[in-house]
Amino acid sequence: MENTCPLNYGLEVFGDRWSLLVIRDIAFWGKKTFGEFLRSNERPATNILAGRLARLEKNGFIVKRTDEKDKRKEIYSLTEKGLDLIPMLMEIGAWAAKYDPRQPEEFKQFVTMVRADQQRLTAHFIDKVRNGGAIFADAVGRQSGDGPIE
Amino acid sequence: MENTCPLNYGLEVFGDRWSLLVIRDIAFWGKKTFGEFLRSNERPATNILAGRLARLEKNGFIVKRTDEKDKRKEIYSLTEKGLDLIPMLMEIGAWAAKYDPRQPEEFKQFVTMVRADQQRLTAHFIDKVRNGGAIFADAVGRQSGDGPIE
DNA sequence: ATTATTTACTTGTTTTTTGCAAGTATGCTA
DNA sequence: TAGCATACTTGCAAAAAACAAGTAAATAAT
Repeated sequence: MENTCPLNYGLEVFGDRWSLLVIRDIAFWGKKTFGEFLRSNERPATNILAGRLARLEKNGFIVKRTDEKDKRKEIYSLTEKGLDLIPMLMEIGAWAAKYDPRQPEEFKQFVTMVRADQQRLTAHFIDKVRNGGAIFADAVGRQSGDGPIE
Repeated sequence: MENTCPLNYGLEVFGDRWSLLVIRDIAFWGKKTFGEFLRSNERPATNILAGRLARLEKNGFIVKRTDEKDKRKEIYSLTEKGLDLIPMLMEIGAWAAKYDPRQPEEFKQFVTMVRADQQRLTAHFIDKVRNGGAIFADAVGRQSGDGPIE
């Protein structure tokens, strides 16, 4: 990283598709394990996913700990540094709500709601995720296509 | 694009490093031509840059027109769809201002200022860029390292 | 207790993308 | 009209991604 542009810095440490999709899965869908990330709609390859999880951990965006109830599982969660990406993810969502014709009305309303009281709601969502929840409810079983709000 | 996740949609159409750096160069530094993008700190390869400009144009983020004063030059500018990425770019900047230790105090203050009256200022910046200006003044000659505010 | 299954990965191999070094076409400039 | 600037393109090597298997440890089923 030869220069100090903040955007370039961000793009180099978290700015690739698979990394951001993992962060999304944790923050918006409450996913926590390798297998759950693997079964996302976008279907990452196992080696790519493993690499991204390692890098995200190395760079301090996520931490992992072994599940005490099932020691095969590793539980991944966001650090403060990772939680602070939520506002950016929401801006991407807001953009897509406006320009992706496939986004449902339901989601556009969600964005409007967020925009109406941006900082208060953002803080609320970060808090929710910090405490083990997820922005779109705490349901991993739900699919992206099901619509965003509980 | 097989599924309808807004984040995934965004990442597929604009979500790679070189595309976002071009958008940044236009919006934040007022750059407009192939040569100006090429001479950015990150030094893209000519073929990659050409490819990204073509894709950004195809996907409706930028438009190009020939410079009337110098017909060798193509002038690139953001469409409304591209301008609407500015809030997301600012969120990445805000994140980096917090987590990249190399960001100068000056830039952190800029972020604080933006945060204090987010929507009003965001609209102002978009307007500035829409009218041919740039967020960090209208100076292409300036370098990223020079500091963000005029 | 043994076998099968689940989970989190690794390890090749192929395919795609990137990055580098040139080269080309067109318009301006001296 | 000779050189130079500008916006590209092309060919090749290197890196990264995607695909297909395989491995090791823990749990579940018989």
